[in-house]
Amino acid sequence: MTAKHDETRRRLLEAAGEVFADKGYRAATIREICRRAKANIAAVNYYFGDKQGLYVAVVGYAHGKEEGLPLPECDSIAPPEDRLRGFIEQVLSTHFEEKGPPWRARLMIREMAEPTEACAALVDAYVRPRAELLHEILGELLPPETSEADRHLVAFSIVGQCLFHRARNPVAEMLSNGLSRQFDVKRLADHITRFTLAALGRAEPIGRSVGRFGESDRRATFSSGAVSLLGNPRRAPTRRE
Amino acid sequence: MTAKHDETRRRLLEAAGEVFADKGYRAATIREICRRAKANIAAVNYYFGDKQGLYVAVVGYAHGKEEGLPLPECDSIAPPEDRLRGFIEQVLSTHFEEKGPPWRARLMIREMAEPTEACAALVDAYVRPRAELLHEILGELLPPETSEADRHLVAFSIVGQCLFHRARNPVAEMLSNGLSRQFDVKRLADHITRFTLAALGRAEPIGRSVGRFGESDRRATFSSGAVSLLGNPRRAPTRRE
Amino acid sequence: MTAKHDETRRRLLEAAGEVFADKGYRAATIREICRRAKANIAAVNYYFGDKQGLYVAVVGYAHGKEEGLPLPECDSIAPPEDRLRGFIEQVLSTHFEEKGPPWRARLMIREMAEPTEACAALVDAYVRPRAELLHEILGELLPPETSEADRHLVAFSIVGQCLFHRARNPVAEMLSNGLSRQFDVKRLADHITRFTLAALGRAEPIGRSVGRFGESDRRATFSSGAVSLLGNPRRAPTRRE
Amino acid sequence: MTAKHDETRRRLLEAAGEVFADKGYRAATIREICRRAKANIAAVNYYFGDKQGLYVAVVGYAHGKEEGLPLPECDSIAPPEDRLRGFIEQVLSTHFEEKGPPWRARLMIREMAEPTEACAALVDAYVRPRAELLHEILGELLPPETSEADRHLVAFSIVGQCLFHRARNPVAEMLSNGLSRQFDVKRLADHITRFTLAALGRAEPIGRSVGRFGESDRRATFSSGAVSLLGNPRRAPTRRE
DNA sequence: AATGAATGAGCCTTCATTCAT
DNA sequence: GATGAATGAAGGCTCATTCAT
Repeated sequence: MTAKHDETRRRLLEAAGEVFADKGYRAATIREICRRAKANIAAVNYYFGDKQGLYVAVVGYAHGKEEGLPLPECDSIAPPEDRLRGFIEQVLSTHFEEKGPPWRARLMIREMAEPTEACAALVDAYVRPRAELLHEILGELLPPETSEADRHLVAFSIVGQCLFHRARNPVAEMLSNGLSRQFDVKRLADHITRFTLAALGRAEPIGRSVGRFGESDRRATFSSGAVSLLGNPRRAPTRRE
Repeated sequence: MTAKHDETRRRLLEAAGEVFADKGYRAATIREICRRAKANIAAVNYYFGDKQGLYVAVVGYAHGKEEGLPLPECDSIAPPEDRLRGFIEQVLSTHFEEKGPPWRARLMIREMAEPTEACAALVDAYVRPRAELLHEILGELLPPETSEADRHLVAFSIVGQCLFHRARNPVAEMLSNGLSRQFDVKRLADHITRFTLAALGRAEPIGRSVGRFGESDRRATFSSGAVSLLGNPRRAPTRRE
Repeated sequence: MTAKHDETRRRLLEAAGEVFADKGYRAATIREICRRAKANIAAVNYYFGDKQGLYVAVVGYAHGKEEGLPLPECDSIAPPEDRLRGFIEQVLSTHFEEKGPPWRARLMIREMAEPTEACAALVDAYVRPRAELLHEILGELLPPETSEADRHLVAFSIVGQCLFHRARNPVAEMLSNGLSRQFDVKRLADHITRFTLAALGRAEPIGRSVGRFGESDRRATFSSGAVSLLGNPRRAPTRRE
Repeated sequence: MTAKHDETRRRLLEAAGEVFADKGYRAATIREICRRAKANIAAVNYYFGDKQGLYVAVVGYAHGKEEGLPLPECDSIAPPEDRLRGFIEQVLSTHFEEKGPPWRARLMIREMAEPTEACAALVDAYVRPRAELLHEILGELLPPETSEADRHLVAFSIVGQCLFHRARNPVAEMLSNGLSRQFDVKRLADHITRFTLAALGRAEPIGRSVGRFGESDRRATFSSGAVSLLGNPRRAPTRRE
C-alpha cells in the first residue's frame, strides 16, 4: 500500500524536522522522532537507512519542489526598490512567521552554521536561487561598473541584517527588556529596506542627519512605510527611467 | 596544594572551551576534555559538579575579567565615525582573527544561537558592554530625537552585518567559488562602516549612484580605506563640532 | 503456478546454501539470502516457516537424492586397496574440488562441527552410506577376527586424515609459508592411502625405515603415485586371492 | 585497587571463554558474558574496548604463558616412539579431558576453523611450538633424506587422526550407538600411536594382516597398551641405536 | 499465492556519573 | 584532596518475523 507508505514516510520527515530543528542533529534521538511520528523505532532504518540518511532527507524535504519555499514573486517590471523590499520581507517572514513546516527555517540556520553533507543540497535548493535573485536586483540598484566583489559585499550586508534577527531574539530580549517584541516582520522589512537603499543612495538617510549628505526637508513618517516610498518613482527612480 | 589545583582547573577550562566550541555541548565528551587537559576522567565532576557546570564555567571563563575581550579602546573624544569603525573592526576581528583563546568566539556564537543557562552570564560579561558602547556611538551619529526603537534597529543592522560573515563562510564558498576569501577583516570593516555611515547620511552612498541622493564628483577610491575618510573631520563631522 | 513456485524455492535453497556455508547460521541474514535469490524478504518465512526451517531444508537439499554426492563407484570386485584409494580420493575431492554446489562441503563441515537438528538428516543422507562403505572395504583389509571397535578406530584414522586437510589450510599456511599449496587432491590421496595401507601392513612403510619392519629394496618413487602401486595386484593382494 | 581490577578482568575472560567456545563469536553476547562474570555490561568496553577486543584477549589468555598448555614433557633422550606417544596423548587429552579452562580446546578449534585476527596469536602461542616439536620427533622416526613435504604430510596424518576425534563425537554417536564412548584418551592414544608407527615401519601393522608385509607371530594384546610396546627398545628401536 | 510494509526485541557501544579508595 | 574503577541508562542500528493486502 503505497499511500500508507508515503504517509508514514511523511510523518517521519515532519517529526524529524521538528526534532532536528529543536535539538540539533546530535541531541535528536530517533526514538523521539519515531514516537512523535507514531512509527516504529525501526522505521527510520527502513525508510532512510540510518539517522544521517533521515537528516539529509529532511533537509531535502524542507525545500522539495512541491513544498519548497516560494521565491519572492516580484514582477520583473517592478522598480528594483520594490523588488528589494519584497525580497527582504520574504526572507524575514520565512524566519519569523515560519510559513510551511514551522521548523524549516530553524533547521536551515542550523545547517548553515554547522554544515553537514546535506548543506550542498540546501544551497542548491534554497540559497542559490535567492542569491541569484538578489544579485539581479542589485544589478539594477548599483551602477553597472560596480565590481563583483562589491556587489557581494552589499548582498552580504542585506542578508546579514535579515538573518541577524533570527539569532537576535533570545539575546536581545535580555538586553532590551521586551522592546524587540515590537519588531514584526513589516517593521523590520521597512527598516532594512530603507537602511539599505539609503546606503546605496536610493533613499534618504536614516535619522535626521545634518551636513553635506543630508537633507533638511525630510518627511518624518518615512520609516513607517517603505512601500509608499518605493511606490513613488520620483523619489527613488529606477535606472530604467 | 592549591597551585596545582588551580592549574588543573585552568587546563580543564581551556580544553573544554576548545572542545565545546568545536563540537557543541552535546557532542563534546568529558573523556576527550579530560584527555586533552591531561586530567583524570573524574576531574570534571570533582571540579565543576557535572558537565553542565563545566560548560557554564567555561562560558564565564571565556569572558572573565583578566582575560576578557577588550572593548574597543576608542577615545571618547574621537569622532563617532572613527569610533564606529573601531567598533566594527573589533567585532570582526574577534570572530575572524580569534584573538585570545581561539575557541572563544566560536563558543560565543554557539551559545547565542542556542542559549543555555550560561547565556545570561555571557550577555552580562560580553554583549551588554558592547551594546552600550554601540548605543553611545549611535547617540552621536543619530539625531537626538531618534526613538529608542529606531536606534535599536540601526544597532541590529550594524551587528547583523558583522556577525553574518562568521556563518557566511561555508555557504558563501559554495556560491562564489572562493571569491569570499578576498574579504579580510580590514576590507569587511571598510565596507560595513561605509555602508552604515552612508545609510545614516554620514558618508557617500555605495556605488556610483545617480539622481537626487547621489553625488557626481565622488572619489573612486573611497572603498579602499575608510580610515582616511574617518580621519577627515570635514567630510564626516561629529555632532560635537 | 507451481513451476514458478518451485523455481523460487530452489533459488532460495541455493542462495541459502552459499550464505550459510560462507558465514555460518548466525551471521547469515535472511535479507542477503533473499537478495541473492531475487526473492521477496518474506519468502523465507513463506516457504520454510522461519530461518531455522530454511537451514534444515538446505542441509537436506544439499544431499537430496537427485543431486546428492555420489558414492565412490568402486567395482565390488576391485581389490580393496584400490577401493580404499577411491574412497579417500572421493572424500578429498568432495572438500577440495567442491563438485556440485560449491558450498555443500563447507556447510557439511559446519554442521558436523556444531550439530543442529539438521545433523541427523545429514548423517542419514551422507555420513552413514559412506561409513558403511568404508567398513565394508576395511572388512576386506583387516583380518576377520578384528573387533568392531578396532575397525572403528581404523576408520576414524582414515577419515581424520582426510578431513583434517580442510581445516588445515589457513593455519598451515601460517606455519609452512605456502608449502601446503603443493598438496593437491591426488598427492594427498596418494599419501593417505599409502600411510593407511602401510599401517595395515598392506604396503611398504613410509620413508626408508630400517630394521625389522622395513624393507631394503624399496622403490624411491613410491610416493609419487599410489595409483601404480594400487594397480599392481601382486604387491597389494586382496584377501580374495 | 588493582587486585579487584585484575580479578574482574579475569572473571570476564573466563566467562567470555566459555560463552565464545559454546556459541561462537557472533552468537555470543556480551550481555551474557557480563552476567556470568557478574560484571556490568559496560565492563567489556572498559577493559577490552569492544567485543572483538575481548575475543582477542580471550584467545591470548587461553594460551598465556603462566596458564598456557604445557608442551609434552618428553625427555629428549627418550626413544622417539615414546616421545610420539607422549605427543599424541597430550594433544588428545587437551581436547578430551580439557585440562585448564574447560573451554580452551573448543575455542581453539573454532578459531582454527574460522580464523579471525586472533588466529595469528593462537598459532604463535600454541600451534607453532607443537608443530616444531612434532617435526623434531619425526626427524628421528623418518629417514634423514625424507623431503620436507613428506614430513609435513606425515605430521598432518598424525594431527588429523588426533583432532578428528573432537568433531567425531556427535556424529559418531549417531552411527555407532554409543560405541565410541569406549574410546578414552588412553585407548585412542594407543591406537593412533601404533597406527602411525606401523605406517612408518616402526611397529607391527594393525590387525592381523597376512602376506608380504605382515608378521605371523604378532601379540594379540598389542593394542591394549602402546606404553609397553614403546618401552621395548627391541621391537621399536630408535634410530640412535 | 505471494509480497512489501512495518514491527519489536535485542545487539554493541558510548556516555556522564558515582564509588571506594 | 584526587583518582581510577565501575556503573546503568540510553543511543543507533540490525534482525527475523508478521501483517495486510
